[in-house]
Amino acid sequence: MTLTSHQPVTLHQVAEAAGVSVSTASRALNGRAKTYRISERAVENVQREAQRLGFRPSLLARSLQSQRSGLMGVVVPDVSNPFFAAIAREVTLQAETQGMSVLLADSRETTSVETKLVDELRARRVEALVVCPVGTESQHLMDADDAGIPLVVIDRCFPETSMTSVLSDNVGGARRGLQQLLNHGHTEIGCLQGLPGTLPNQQRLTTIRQTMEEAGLTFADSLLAGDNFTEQSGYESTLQLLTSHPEISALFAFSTPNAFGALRAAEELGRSVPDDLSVVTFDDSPFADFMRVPLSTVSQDVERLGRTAAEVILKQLRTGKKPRKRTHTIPVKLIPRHSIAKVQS
Amino acid sequence: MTLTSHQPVTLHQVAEAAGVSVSTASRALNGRAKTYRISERAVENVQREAQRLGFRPSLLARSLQSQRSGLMGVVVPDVSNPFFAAIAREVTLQAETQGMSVLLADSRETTSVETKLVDELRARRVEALVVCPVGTESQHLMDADDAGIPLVVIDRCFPETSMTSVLSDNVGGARRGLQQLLNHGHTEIGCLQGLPGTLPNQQRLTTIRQTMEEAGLTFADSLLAGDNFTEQSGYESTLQLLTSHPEISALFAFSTPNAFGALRAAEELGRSVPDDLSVVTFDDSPFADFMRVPLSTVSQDVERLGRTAAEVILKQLRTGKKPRKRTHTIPVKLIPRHSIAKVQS
DNA sequence: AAGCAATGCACAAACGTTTGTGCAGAATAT
DNA sequence: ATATTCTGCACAAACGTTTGTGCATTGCTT
Repeated sequence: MTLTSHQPVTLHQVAEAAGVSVSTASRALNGRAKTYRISERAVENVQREAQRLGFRPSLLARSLQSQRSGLMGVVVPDVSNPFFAAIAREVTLQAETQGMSVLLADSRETTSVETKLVDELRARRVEALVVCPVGTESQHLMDADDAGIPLVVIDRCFPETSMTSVLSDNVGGARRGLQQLLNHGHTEIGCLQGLPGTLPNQQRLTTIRQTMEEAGLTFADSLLAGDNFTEQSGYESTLQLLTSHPEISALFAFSTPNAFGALRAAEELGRSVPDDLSVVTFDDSPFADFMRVPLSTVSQDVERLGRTAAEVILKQLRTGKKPRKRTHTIPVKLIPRHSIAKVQS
Repeated sequence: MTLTSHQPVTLHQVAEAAGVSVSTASRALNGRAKTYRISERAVENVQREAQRLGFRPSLLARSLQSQRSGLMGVVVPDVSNPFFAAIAREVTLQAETQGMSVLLADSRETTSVETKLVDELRARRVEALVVCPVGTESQHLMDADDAGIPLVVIDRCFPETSMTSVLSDNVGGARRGLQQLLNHGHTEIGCLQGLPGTLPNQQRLTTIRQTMEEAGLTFADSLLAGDNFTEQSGYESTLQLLTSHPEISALFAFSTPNAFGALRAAEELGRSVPDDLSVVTFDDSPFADFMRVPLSTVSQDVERLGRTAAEVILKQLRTGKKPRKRTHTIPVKLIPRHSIAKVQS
């Protein structure tokens, strides 16, 4: 015997059971009883029957009629990455406080998938979008923006457009991270970069160049390696840098996985951290304090990134106007641990 | 000048622009042209206009009409917990392959919120639900199950009901983890449990008792502590256990945060791991290999938990019948690292 | 030239809500 | 007793799709 999978109860059925019309039932349940003069008796009947039948208004139908889906789209490259998971969580929590629901999409670090997903979300009539773009492609985002969909991008910025951005203070972070190395006497510093071409990456690089120059040093391009924020990129770049430039005494990794890759490579090359190689990294891991080599870190406030994005977008939804502020910069925190040592002169 | 936030283009507008009726436009776009005899010319017109106007069919309207929302609900206690993030990801990826979207909800480790969220998702007419329940409450889940909504719960099991469960092999895991300690000569073993009352916790406990007895030992209730899978619970329980039972030489933590708490407490008490205290833990962290004390672990295959849940539920959706198999058990893997030492006799 | 099939489309109902309006009957006023 | 207001509700349209059916027109057959 297969259980008949019942259809959900409709307002029609409730109305019938209560002996009133659908419109009356609707108003009875939505508290419009006074303004529309529904009798007490009718209201009670309707409520009782709704209760008894387990009526749950279809938000699909409601959305269609009200032109408000109550949905928010969130697109991230990889939900299982703690960075994006934290963002997804904050946005979700904020959305829930407003009775909105979150449609979560995972772009698998693929721009074409990201484009497809944004399209899908728009088809579902999300009222707002929070996107952590994979790369530098922005057409699909501009399209959504042009269509008037409130849109916030995190950790990216497309200056020529009118989108709102939420970013960490990459300039300040890069400066302080590098300064930390300089303070310990390091002058030969390699960089493991993330995605070239993205604004955060550029900001970090130019800040590093500038800070070096201010210190009377120069940053040679050959000391820059990497093309992604993965462990693999960090590993390979470190191997390459340390073999071609053995004089390097410190590495600035632009992501925690990069740093992990660096640790692995350093170990293979017989250079121990921090004694034979100092490392400072952007990003932070909740487990950093339990690390074999506790990484000194420029820590991004991921929760605040997500929360700010959600707040900005919810405010835009409430007020109906685009926020005047295009870019929100979230402070970072320098967390010195034990992956930096004084340079041995 | 505020940009007018345009309404999305409707099929009506496309039809009008193409000079045909709405129904014709619909069929032209949905490939029903041959069976419904729409002229080539009309099809081309419609497609061209749809393209030109940027038409995106409203999935809301489509869902309402087709009685298929294409939505899948996922409820987890904390998205930013790597365990749940991985599950959310796998389900999302699977859903995306089927053109379904995922509504993500975060219950903030609160049963009442979980209930509210399940209700909300049902109102949105999700076609299926994947839930990682916070606690032992199951009424809201039974309701959904009774309503015929395909439902899979992960890491929980409610034997009296007809829901499908996906669980790690807690029995095998507990046995192998404990055996590992026994093999190293430990006999005084404390347990840091997770949520009492949940099936996984019970399975682990009874397996431990049984395995101890098989080894000719007994497991005293006073060696059991903890009431949650948090770092805090692990910390406090360890302090309590090690002070009241200093003879304890090994701890079995039921979660990684528990183990972290244990490490912190052990350090405070001046007992170093693994020399003065062995630790084995359930669960695994992607960073385990970089830990100061690389934790020996009974590793759950989180991806597979999530993927299995998604597959089971998608299959149920395709075939329309409840799966005969009520419980899916996912194997675990023992990963020996360096948190277990031979007992010093 | 009449009959008939095939072609190409429009009309309308339906999905489940919300909401503007109209219309009885009762109550009150004159 | 008649006019007016108030009360309590039902009807119908709308949101944007899909889909069953009906109806011209065209073309072919004989």
